[in-house]
Amino acid sequence: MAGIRAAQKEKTRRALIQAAMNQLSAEHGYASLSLREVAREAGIAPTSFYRHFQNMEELGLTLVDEGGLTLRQLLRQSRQQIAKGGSIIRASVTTFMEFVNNNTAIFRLLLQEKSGNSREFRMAVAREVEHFTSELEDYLVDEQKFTRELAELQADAIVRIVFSVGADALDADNKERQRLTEQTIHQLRIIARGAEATRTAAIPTEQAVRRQQ
Amino acid sequence: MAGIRAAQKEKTRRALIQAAMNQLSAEHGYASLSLREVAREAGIAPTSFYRHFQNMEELGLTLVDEGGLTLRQLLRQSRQQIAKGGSIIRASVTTFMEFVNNNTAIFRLLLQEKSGNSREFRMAVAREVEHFTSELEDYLVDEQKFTRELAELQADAIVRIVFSVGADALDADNKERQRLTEQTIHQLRIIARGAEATRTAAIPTEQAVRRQQ
DNA sequence: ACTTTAAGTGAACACGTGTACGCTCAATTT
DNA sequence: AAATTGAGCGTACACGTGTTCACTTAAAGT
Repeated sequence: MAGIRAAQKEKTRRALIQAAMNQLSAEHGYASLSLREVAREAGIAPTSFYRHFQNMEELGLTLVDEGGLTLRQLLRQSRQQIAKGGSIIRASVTTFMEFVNNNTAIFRLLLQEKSGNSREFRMAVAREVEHFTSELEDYLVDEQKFTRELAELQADAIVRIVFSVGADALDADNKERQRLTEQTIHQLRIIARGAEATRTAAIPTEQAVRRQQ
Repeated sequence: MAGIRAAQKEKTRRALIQAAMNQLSAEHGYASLSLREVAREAGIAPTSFYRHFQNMEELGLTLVDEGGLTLRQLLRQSRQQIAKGGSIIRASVTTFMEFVNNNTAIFRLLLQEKSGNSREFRMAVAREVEHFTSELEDYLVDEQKFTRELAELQADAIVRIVFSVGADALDADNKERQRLTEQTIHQLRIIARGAEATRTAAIPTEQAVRRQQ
């Protein structure tokens, strides 16, 4: 009843997940992950793998879930930073970049499977990104008093840009990463101005838009 | 001297490229492309493959190049549409979405290898995207009289959003695709307004920015 | 104490993979 | 006409893959 058995099982399950994480790298993605190699690194026989996951796919989906979880935990940190009175935009971008920096393997997994070859994977990642977007959207509605519609457009654009920049950051050195961060902050501020202009001056701004076609 | 030999070689080379293209699909990406299957579909022996490409990697890079080429040809079409006096934003977005629609396999290849496991591939795709961005940037400087700096920020943001939307479009039905298109147009207009506000009212806008932190 | 359950094992299978090697034989060059 | 070149072929090899099956052996349930 001590659950020593269940505990051991959970332990090797974690070992498998950890082993899979370790094998993910810039050169070696989930697609080329091998059951046998993962089992070897986890210290169990290849066949024992099936006691924990039905498929490699199931393992992969678990990794995606954990990645999304980490990402959302990060979001909360970011909000705390905002509460302390910093700039939302700067805080969000820098914490996101830190996430990419500290969880390279997991971010790369999310990124690759976002446009990968398994529909189920793509949808799992899409779900995580949607969480991300909708929390940002809620923030824009609640704290910044944007309309739902405008908040949705803004949040969606921001998340797209930030994820895309995160992807570039994977291959960048520190200096380039810094440049990307500052660039992104500028871009998000442009979007903020645009959204602001859209809500505060809906009619006059239409002319400005027409002016540039 | 008729070059009948060279012609034949080029022909089977095209056959290999075409075969590779055909095997690319939502479920079966470049990573899991097999030399033997490609050779089989091209109608040659597996070993003959090496008469044309040193590696599968070399074939892959060829595919990326061709994809980028197609993409830039498309850009030109898009400009023609603009010259005819439509909205730049609408024209660009719709032609891009059409490209994704008509060249699904090639766009997916670009997208996957953009964050794929071969550094060489990633850089090849990055180069293509940069072409895309810098042409848009030039347009914004030349035709819309933005400063270089502001044009760069704008172009970069736009391309990131558009590629990201293109990715989503791959899994979308026609109705959803239409929604994505309209949403993107709105988003790019917000960016246009933001950029406009930034250049016309650099100082007052700072306050607006501070207001939303 | 006896039975059941289930995590972990090891051997074996069938299969697809990339690629090295030596060959053919038609197009090209000399 | 003779020599050379090179695209394409068939065989063979060594290897890693996922998965099956019948097993051991402790923990958990009775």
